[in-house]
Amino acid sequence: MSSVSESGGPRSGRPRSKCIDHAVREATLHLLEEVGYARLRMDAVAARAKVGKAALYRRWPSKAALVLQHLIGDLSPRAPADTGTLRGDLRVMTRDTIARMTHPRVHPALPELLTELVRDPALQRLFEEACLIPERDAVRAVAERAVSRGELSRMPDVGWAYAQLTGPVFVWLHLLRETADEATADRLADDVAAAWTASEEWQEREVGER
Amino acid sequence: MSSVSESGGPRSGRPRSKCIDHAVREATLHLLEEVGYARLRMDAVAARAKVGKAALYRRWPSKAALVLQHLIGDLSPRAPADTGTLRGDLRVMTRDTIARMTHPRVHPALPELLTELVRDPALQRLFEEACLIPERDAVRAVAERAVSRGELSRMPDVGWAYAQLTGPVFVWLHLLRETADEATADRLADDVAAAWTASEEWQEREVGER
Amino acid sequence: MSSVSESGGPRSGRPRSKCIDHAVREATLHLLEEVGYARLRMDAVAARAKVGKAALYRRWPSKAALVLQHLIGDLSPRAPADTGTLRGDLRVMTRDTIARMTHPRVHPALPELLTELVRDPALQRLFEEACLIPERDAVRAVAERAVSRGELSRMPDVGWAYAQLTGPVFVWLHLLRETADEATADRLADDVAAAWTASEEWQEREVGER
Amino acid sequence: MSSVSESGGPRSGRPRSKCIDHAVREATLHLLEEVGYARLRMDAVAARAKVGKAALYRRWPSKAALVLQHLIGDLSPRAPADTGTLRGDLRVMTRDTIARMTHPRVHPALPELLTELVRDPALQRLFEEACLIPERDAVRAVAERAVSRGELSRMPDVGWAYAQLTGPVFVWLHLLRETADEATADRLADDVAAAWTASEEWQEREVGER
DNA sequence: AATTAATCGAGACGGTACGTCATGTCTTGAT
DNA sequence: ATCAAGACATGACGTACCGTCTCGATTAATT
Repeated sequence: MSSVSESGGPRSGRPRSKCIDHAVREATLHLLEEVGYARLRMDAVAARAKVGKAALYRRWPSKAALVLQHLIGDLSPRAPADTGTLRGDLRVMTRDTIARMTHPRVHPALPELLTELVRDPALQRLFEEACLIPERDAVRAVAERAVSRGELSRMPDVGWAYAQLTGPVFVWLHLLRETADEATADRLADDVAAAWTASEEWQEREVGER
Repeated sequence: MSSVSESGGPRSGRPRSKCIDHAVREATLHLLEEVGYARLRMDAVAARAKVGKAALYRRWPSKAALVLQHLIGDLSPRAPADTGTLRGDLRVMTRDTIARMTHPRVHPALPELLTELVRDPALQRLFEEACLIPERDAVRAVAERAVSRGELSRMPDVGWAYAQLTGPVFVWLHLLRETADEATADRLADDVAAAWTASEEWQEREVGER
Repeated sequence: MSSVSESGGPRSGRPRSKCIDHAVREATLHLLEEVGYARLRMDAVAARAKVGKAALYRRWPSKAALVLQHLIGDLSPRAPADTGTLRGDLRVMTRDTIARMTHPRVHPALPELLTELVRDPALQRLFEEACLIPERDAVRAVAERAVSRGELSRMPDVGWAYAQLTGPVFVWLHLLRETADEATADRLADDVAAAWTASEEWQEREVGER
Repeated sequence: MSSVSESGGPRSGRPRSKCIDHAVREATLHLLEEVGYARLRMDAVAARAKVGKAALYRRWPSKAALVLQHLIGDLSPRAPADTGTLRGDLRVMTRDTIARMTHPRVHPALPELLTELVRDPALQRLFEEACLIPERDAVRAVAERAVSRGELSRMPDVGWAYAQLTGPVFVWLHLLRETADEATADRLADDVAAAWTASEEWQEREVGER
């Protein structure tokens, strides 16, 4: 993970204090939980961390970057374990997804963070590297295992799979304002498994129809 | 549809001018397309509509309410036609969804609007009545037809179905920044059809296993 | 006194309700005492009088006019009694002046009313007719009596006399924020008497010096 | 003179820019002359000084404070020269008073400034320190010289003297809307001299009557 | 040890939009 | 033509927050 706060440059002069990084992290995460993203003020972060605002902007170019940087850890997917079956692997993944998206710090900040993400290409890259790419790798790994087991005959579209796995949870949580537990995760995993399997059958059928 | 700008009660006093409603609508929609949601200024709306800012705030409590009110038309689902098959009906629905979410006014405003939606309960109610409920009705109608045709033996969860139908498109468009066409719609429709069908088989199987 | 609220014009249609004049007067005076001039809102007057704002503006062209109109009674000088001596007459006048300027309704509104007076020629005329002219007449009467008694040999400048009589009280009350009682009035009366008398001596002396 | 814009304490942080103080002063004084007090807009001051509105409100709590602060220089009295006689000293003072009150920046702003002064205790203190106290000192100096010369046998009331010297000019200029020149100043000086002298005679007489 | 140069906390800065407020006018339908 | 109710345009207000900049004071690595 390439950190926003690691600047490439200066060789001499006073080095940046490590304990500022830590204090800012503490302040940001606490304030996120207390007031959410929108009401989180850079002044407040600086004050709580007993740090000058300049120290903040020396490390992160914007409020969104600061927050995203510190939520990345909570947002990044875990490596998907091999359970022996496609449905099992998918269930592990969806449970991980739901766990991250319902995290007390992540949940209230997610929609606003997405808004900033859309606006700022630098944030997009950060998010992509920390979340999108690992998630796609995970999907790919699961799919490859399923292919090698013979559960699938061909690889599904990894990008679309990401949308299948993440989208319903996001809408479920934020638009419908429902709660999500392991049953929700399992239901989603089954949906995806069904879609992957069925799409093969249809393709075969369609090929056969010609 | 219960409008934000329709006040409930009084009979006396000067009634709110219809032509202001119209001018504001025109101004809002044009500015949305020209500059998007974030850069849309209340001052600019008022100026373009040749209206005082007070007239705006008398009708809508916030910028978000103003915009949502006027995008509702573009966001509300069409009644789903009966194509004779479940997959056909679903394809009509997903195409409609994608058409709405890629609308030039809707697309750039959607993430920010969602952010406000999450914050403001009044907006949530407005959105629910204008979008969520009709969309759920549409899903229910499609599912009921499928049941009566014998394609499904039992009704799926309508709320979850909404998440299945909307979530992937949202993520696909805004997180992955991909484009969506009719092929995307069809793929999604097939996913949902597969999930609905498969979930029945699994349930049967699970019942049989006991 | 020509009232602002007597419009010259309409012959036909519904006549203006007298009881509105009364209700507005009551509301204005009470609000003046309660919140002063600056925080007195036209909306509040209308609401308290249970009257439409249009009825207000049909009678008075501005807030300042409305207030001035209703304070005129408290501002207008009483006819000066003949006490037999110049100093006695002046003391009656200064006591009257101080009584009016310390009136609970007049005192807090006076500086702001003066500001409006400076701005608005129509108010100036109203004030002139109701206060300035009567006051000058009073001064003239007192001076003429003094001349006829032989206390003065020539008439003083009536305008300047008004400034002599009013100015110190205004500054005393509003700039220095002191309280004024009858002793203050007497002191002022003596000052003016001294000035009038002395100016004659000086003039004689100056004439004699030539 | 204790300035509104001088904050008492802190040693750290970026100090307030001197050149902003200067630019704001320039802008305020020019706009005062161009449009007067009532039509002077804080936005306009900020724009003309090329300064953010926040910088204004950081220094002065209100428009009235801003203006008063910058007019103080024009309002403060000059030290009264010793001309050798009481009447001469008083004429110097009254000419100074009239000169200040007819100053092109001061004259049109004075009534409105007085209004704000009455409302705001902080402004009162500022005005008191910069004007009232020096003016009273000047009066006292003049009176003491007169006493030491034998022109007066006892000190007059300094506060009342201020009212005598200032009040008639204010009323003459703003209520009567007359013009004031040196003749006016001399007339006023003679009035005050007469009052001071006469009050002694009366007191003697009253003492003698007992 | 002295020098150098980037850091530090504090907080002022320009800019920009916000939502509120009050005035005086205008528009209903009813009297 | 009036009435009460209340919407209207206008235009200033004071506040808020962002991201930048400046101040004098550290603080390490380099001379």
